[in-house]
Amino acid sequence: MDRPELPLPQLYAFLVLAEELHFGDAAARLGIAQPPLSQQIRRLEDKVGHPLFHRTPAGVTLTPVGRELLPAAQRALADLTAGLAAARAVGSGRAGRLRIGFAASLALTVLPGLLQTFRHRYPDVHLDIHEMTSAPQLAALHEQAIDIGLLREPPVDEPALDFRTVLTEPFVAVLPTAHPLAPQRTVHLADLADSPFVLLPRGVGPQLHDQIIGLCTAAGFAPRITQHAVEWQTMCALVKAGLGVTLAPASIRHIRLDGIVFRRLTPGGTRTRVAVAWRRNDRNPLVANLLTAFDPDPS
Amino acid sequence: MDRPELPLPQLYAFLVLAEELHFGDAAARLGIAQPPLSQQIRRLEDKVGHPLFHRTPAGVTLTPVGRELLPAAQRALADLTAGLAAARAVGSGRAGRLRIGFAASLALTVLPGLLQTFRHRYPDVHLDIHEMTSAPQLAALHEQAIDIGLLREPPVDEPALDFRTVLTEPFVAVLPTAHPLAPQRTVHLADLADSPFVLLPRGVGPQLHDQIIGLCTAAGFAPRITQHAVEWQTMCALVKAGLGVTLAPASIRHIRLDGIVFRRLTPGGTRTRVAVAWRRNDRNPLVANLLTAFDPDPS
DNA sequence: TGACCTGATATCCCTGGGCGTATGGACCGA
DNA sequence: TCGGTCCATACGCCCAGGGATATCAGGTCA
Repeated sequence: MDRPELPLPQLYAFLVLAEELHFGDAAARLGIAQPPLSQQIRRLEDKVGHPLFHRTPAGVTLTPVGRELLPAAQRALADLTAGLAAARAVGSGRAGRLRIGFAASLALTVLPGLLQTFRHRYPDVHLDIHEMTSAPQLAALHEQAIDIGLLREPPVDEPALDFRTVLTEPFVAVLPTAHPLAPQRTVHLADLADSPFVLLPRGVGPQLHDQIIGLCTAAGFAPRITQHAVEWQTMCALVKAGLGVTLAPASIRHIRLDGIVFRRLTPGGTRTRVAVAWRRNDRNPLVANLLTAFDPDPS
Repeated sequence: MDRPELPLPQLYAFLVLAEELHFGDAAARLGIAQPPLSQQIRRLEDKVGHPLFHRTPAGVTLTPVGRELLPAAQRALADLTAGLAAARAVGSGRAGRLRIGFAASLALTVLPGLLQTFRHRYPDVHLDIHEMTSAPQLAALHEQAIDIGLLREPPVDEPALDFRTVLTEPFVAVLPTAHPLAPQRTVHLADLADSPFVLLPRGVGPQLHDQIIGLCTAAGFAPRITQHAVEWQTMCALVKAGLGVTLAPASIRHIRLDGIVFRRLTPGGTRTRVAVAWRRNDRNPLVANLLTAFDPDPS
């Protein structure tokens, strides 16, 4: 591609004149006097090297050269105006692409509402949704592989990231129906000291893992972990199979599975936080716009 | 389509920088110093309203806005350069469209060589070929329906048209094989005085018609015209059917048809002229270029 | 810490081009 | 022949913008 030789204002004047086929009318439509328009066309013709219009007493007509140049000029200007509009839309956060990582457990709670609200407010934004656990989300944020993370128990030592809590929820005990404590509406955490535990591996979500361990410690025991599982769905299945019990955020109740029950815990003060995470220095307006989707709808 | 807001030089600088991703290198490629390039990009970003590049110590990267604008700018510049080249090609006569009218009898003589020569010299020129008799060619030339005419016996009273003779040829007699004069190698025109004549109607080619009549008159008789035909092919068929004889340009020998013979005429000085015709005020360089196709090839 | 690379900023110059008004010249119709 | 229309030309104004040089500022690396 070569360096451009044709100034755009002249091309625009050319387009208008090619439509009007009348110098006076075209000049009026351009909002200028007629002589300047003659000059513009003249200069353009000089640059092209050939006349673009026949000036006959009967009227103005395009020459073959003009007919050849016209569609190219139209396409070029249309591309530019469209491209500029699209670029501005992206710049202002009305359009573009946003890559979101989310913890699987949120697929049943905050994620649906978030997507719905955001898509409604910004229909021209394409959302790339990636299910991933907490630690990979943080890594992906640092590597610019995702722009937004949705995770539990945000870490505190991430100076390059910002977090905002969007939901807190208490823990519940997940027990197999056959468990001795299942008949109770509320379970004393200390009573689970003797039950084997199913837990997520520490690596995929250290904060949540440590928080659960901490709950048990506060209740006076160290849980005996007999099985690890990454997915809550899997964990419920393991509980159902009688491999152990677990503690989970209350939204796990959305999982419907026969053979397990969810029970309130006492003491019940501890809540798990769901947070949205983003790069602190990310200037992408879509990130800011996405955060507003957690605010109450102004309408 | 709206009035353009983005100057092309800035867009071009944008493209180069988007490829190089390095201000110094891009400036060098543009043949300017680095500060002016920074200014160009700065001005462009001001007009777009958003940054197009991330300037990080690690290097220069496109922002999402820049990525959105880039393809549009590429298309626009490509369209313009291609359109400009095409327009100049048309203007210089290296490309375009030329509408040619030709008399049917020339399809066997000058036309094939002309087309071959011209297409070889100007492969990007599209030729519209229309078979039409002389009078419609002249009308079509005046109405700008064709740009070039190929006809016999150009008229003299056409101030708006120019003509150039490209071929002259003698007349021959066309006789049915059974005609009493058919055995002779040469036919005295006066000997045809008693034969009925097949002739083209005067309206489709007055000059040629009158010339044939004039030949007969000079030989001392007025031909008895019993049949008219527009196409030479048809005329030969009528001669073969015994409806008459005719006089025709020598190139009619290209028509191969059993049952007729072509014979030299005496006296034989009169020749018919094939001419190319064009509008005298036609500035289309293709017209001039086509005329050169009749010149001997310089190579 | 200093050399060096990067890009940004400041300042100045100059020209192209976009605009206006005034005027000229060709053509047309009354 | 005389206005009227239409486009071109001439001339002057003004400024956006493209260019250069000099300098600054931040980061990297030896």
